Amino acid sequence: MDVYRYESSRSEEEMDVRKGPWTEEEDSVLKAYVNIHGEGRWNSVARLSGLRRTGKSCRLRWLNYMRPEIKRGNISLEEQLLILQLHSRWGNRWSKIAQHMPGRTDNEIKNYWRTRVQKQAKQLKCDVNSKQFKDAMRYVWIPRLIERIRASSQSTSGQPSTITSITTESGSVQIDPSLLPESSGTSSDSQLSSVSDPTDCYNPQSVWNYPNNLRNVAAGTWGRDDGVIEFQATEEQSNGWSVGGGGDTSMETVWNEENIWFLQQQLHDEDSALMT
DNA sequence: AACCAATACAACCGCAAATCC
DNA sequence: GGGATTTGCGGTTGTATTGGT
Repeated sequence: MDVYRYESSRSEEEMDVRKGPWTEEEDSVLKAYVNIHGEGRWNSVARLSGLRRTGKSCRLRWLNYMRPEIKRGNISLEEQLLILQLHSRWGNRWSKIAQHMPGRTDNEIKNYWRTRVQKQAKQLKCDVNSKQFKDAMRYVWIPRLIERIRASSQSTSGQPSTITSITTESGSVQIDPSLLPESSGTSSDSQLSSVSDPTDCYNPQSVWNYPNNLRNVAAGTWGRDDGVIEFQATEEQSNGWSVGGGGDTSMETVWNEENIWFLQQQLHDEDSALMT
């Protein structure tokens, strides 16, 4: 175990601390230092590497930008779905949400939530925590996301299918077909588009290819105060979920069965822990 | 082409928890 | 036990980029 040792530290004023965007040179210094000495003890990194940055700044730069496993850029539809689901469980606990999204940082997820999700709430003129907005997410946004995920997988399979209802504990909720994505082209679509996140999908591996016992993680359950909503395609039999056929094993993605299985176990364990 | 608004994202700040002495 | 220091987290801000007019 690494033992902490406090070293006399100069004040920030003495160090003439730099702020603002990192330069390439600073990045390479930080990278070289961490490669040799490892992560952690960020104040030491700041002092010993010669960087005129605070330890906090070094830590943030490394964790949010320079870590080799960082996956920056477009957030896939599946990831969006997962963010919505995990946020419904844990609220603004971004680091916890990020733990379940390999390669994504809490900062990135937080930014996604603020720029996309809160924007939608604003457009709907309601609070992001209001029942109205949560219902909009449950009944419109998420089905729409699911539909888009399916559509992207169908583009390779050519097998049509439509989500027509959401089953809750208290019964089945029919979805107005006009509320589903690109299904009607009616005048209501203008309002709908404010609910649907137009982010393009760059990683279209289908959640529908997951084994039956895993699908709920990515596409199925949505936590709510009074129970759980499950999404299902009522016109399909259980095997109807496998829209994508044999799946896309060539896709470089975190969405492999092993990770989904691990995620489900994690969620189950944490929920169990919360119960006790 | 120029301007403006919206968007995306990097980075900072304050606070609390963890750790050390 | 308590103060000093470090670390981690969530909220917020600043700025570069993009898109529309």
